[in-house]
Amino acid sequence: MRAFLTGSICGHEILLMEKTYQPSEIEKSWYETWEANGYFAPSGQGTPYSIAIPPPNVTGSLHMGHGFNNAIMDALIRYHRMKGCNTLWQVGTDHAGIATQMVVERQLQAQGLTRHDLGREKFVEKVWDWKAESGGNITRQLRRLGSSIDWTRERFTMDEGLSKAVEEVFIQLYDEDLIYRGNRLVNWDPKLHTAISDLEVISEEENGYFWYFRYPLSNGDTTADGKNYITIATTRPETMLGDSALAVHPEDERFKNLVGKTVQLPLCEREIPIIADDYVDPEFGTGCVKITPAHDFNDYEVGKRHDLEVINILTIDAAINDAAPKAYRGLDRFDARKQIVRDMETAGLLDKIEDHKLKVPRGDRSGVIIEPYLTNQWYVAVESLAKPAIEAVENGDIEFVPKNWENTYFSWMRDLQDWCISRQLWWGHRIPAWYDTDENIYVGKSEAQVREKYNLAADLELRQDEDVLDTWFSSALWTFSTLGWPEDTEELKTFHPTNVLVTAFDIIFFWVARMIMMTLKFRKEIPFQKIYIHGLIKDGEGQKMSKSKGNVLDPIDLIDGIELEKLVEQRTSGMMQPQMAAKVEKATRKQFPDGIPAYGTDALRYTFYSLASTGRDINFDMGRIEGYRNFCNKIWNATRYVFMNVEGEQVNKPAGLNDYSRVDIWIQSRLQVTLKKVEDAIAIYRFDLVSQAIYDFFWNEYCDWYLELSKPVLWDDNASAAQKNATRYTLLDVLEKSLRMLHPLMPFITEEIWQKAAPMLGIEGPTIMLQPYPEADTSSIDETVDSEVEWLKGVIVGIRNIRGEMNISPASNINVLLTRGSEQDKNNLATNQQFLIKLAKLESVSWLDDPESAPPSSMQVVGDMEVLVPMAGLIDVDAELARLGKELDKQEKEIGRLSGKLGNTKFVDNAPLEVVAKEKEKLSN
RNA sequence: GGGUGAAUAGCUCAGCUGGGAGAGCGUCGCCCUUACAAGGCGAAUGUCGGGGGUUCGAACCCCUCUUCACCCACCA
Repeated sequence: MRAFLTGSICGHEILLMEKTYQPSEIEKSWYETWEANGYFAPSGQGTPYSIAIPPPNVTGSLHMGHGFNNAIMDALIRYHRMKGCNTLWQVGTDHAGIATQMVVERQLQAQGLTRHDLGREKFVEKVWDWKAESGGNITRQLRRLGSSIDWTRERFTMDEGLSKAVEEVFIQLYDEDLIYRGNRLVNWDPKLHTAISDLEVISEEENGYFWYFRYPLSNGDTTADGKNYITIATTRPETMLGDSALAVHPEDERFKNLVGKTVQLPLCEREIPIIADDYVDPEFGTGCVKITPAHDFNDYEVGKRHDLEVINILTIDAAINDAAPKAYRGLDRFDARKQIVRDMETAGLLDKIEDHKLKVPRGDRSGVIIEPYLTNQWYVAVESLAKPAIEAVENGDIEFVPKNWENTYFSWMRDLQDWCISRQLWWGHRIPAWYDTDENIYVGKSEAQVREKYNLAADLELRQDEDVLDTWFSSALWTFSTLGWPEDTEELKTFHPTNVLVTAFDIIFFWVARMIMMTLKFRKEIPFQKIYIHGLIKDGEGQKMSKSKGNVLDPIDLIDGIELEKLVEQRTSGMMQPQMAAKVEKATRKQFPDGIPAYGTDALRYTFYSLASTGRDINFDMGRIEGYRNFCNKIWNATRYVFMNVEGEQVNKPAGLNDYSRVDIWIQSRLQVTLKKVEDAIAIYRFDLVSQAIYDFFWNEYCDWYLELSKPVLWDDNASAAQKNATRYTLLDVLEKSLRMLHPLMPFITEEIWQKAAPMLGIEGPTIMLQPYPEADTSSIDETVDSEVEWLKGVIVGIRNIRGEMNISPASNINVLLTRGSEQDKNNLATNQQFLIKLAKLESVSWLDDPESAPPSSMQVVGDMEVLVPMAGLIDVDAELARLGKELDKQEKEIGRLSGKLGNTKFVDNAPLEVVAKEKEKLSN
């Protein structure tokens, strides 16, 4: 609003708009206005349309992925709101158990404290403090993106209502035996001291070693080739302290005689059996495997089959515990590894060491190597939950967009392991289970309720489970818990199932699949009808954005701009590998020598849309955002032109069609074509096509042609008042509709301009947000006028061509002759003469009946008509001959191609009639 | 080992059910023409990854190879 100043010049009130678009001036106030006036809340009328936001980490900050994801959701929400839907964008944040706890622990660490120094209660308080302090960050940033979110309904996964939902679900699943407690190997994070789920383990190939150890045979036994030992290969020597067998393949002739015998486990002085199991691959390693049931998932299974002893040799820190020989107790696993290799070598039992690439499992948060570890944990039995979740996608109740993600979903769901949901953390939903001194389990809402439920004696001692639930447990309930479940609320009835989930593929398993399972289980309905899966945002070279690569772009920096020095500091501070800082700094200075300019939210959003084709990652190209910033400027300046030309005039809607020029009708027709394209593209979530259609229309048709073509009318003293009014009306009307068409993608600039443009058309309303979305009226698509204007454009471009190539000054007015054309061409000239003269900057244009009488000219062909620019004396014969020769070549090639094609009877016989007709028409031209 | 996606102009990407290769940025000319130099007008630029096949016709369908990215999987 600030950008419009009303001033008085020469006695006329005119609008003084800034000459270039200044986003920061405009964007800030509008969001506050929208939010303060409650425009984001559901209208309470119309078809319900709802989206639940993928809840960001409450203490997190906005990255490009959020920017993209929320831009898509906001476009959908704004579009449907304008379409008249009762629209809810349900917002909230996630407590992000591990991530948040880690941040606070790091803060404590800086003071030399651990969470245990504080104790559970104090520590959790500290986390809440941290949430209060930084929790507003992410939501503030979401506002900067223009997200039209109903903030009055904001939820948090650990607020009272959602915690109640979590409790309810846990208890019911437990009572139905779908949650159980199990003692088995889990993925143990020795740094965080918690179990994590399979999904939270990232296995990547790293360089390691194969150590070949000799295990001496007992009782003087020997191998087939006479050795008194068996060689095994291992990548983790320290685990030998927990070995309880050696295994060979049952059919392996080399070892058949040894099955049932024993070996002496070196360093431990224990005797362990040699067993036979199919699991062993005789081709791999030495064909003989050491079995460590307590520290390897496969070995654990083997151990169960053979009833082997499970010897846990690790502490929760992954140091060697007291079950191991004294020499190794207390050593860290990797120190123990070194020591063991040395000791084996000393004992003459180290055969050799080979380089070996292996998959190393690391915790996705801590980054340390995960140990398989035997503990008691809580599990969800997923089989019965997965079945209906698979069916819902199979039968089309839920659809993935793009569809091929369904395969990924199915393949995962059909091979689902039970979900380990307990975490040994303090930040999260505490598990509602109590134990008596005999470790009997009681599950309920509170200790009191448990006593009642299980009819326990008042003096029975109970203690609550110390663990909390996996964060994804509460996120899995997101679509319905945020709407008030387990209460049977109006919102649930109205807005659930939600219409679409918009998310990246990386959380299909973590979140999407689990939401489907839980929602079907507890609501007996799907959580959402569509799942729009989009790609990840990478940098311009297709590299993942990461702090260590120093290629991270912050959406807020793109909106507000940032100085080079600040950007360098931001990118190089707090790096995990400080030695990379110099490199990052150099690259940053090279890529952004002047820092990053303020592109504004609308330009950033438009860039996201333009890159939002489905099924691939998005390489964020700085060139694109600059282009769309320029687009904003184009819109701005087109508006300035329109306003200048309607300022001080009473603009009325013309009563009939008579007052409109041909191009007035044409631009309206083109607008309808565009609206149709937009509507179709949104229906299939192709925002790249939406953005392209609007961009093309507004810049290449409205600005490049229509605005220029309006000048001959508005600046013509002979044009009638009615004609001028019709053109002014069309300028405004198309602008205003374009703004509404564009608003879901570019909310700010459209609101800013619309506020001024709408009243000029007599349109009332507090905000463009709540205006109806323009409907495509295909009946006013006029193909006749289309081809006429195409003709006009063709002639103009032809003349400009001649100017360019013949070096005729753009300033000079020239004479043009048209000849050899059809009656239609002649008519087109008659109707469009004034446009032609103005846009091609002509002195005159006339029809030449006798082509042979043409003076020496430079020529362009439009259809079968010739456009001649007489060049008397001026013509550069050689240049013109060269140019025409080139033109002729092109034409002849085309004629050759077409007649060849049409001469081919196979083509004429086989191709569809309309295709043949089209080719014939082209040839005749 | 299994699976998915990608390979199109110098760069980032479109190209719908096969029927004359496109956009933005960049490049090269000419223009500060009273909306916009963040602009206007014009121009150049592609064996559509390689090879084979189907077809009258293939960037698009089939086969195969190459390269890249990602996902899943227990090879000690």
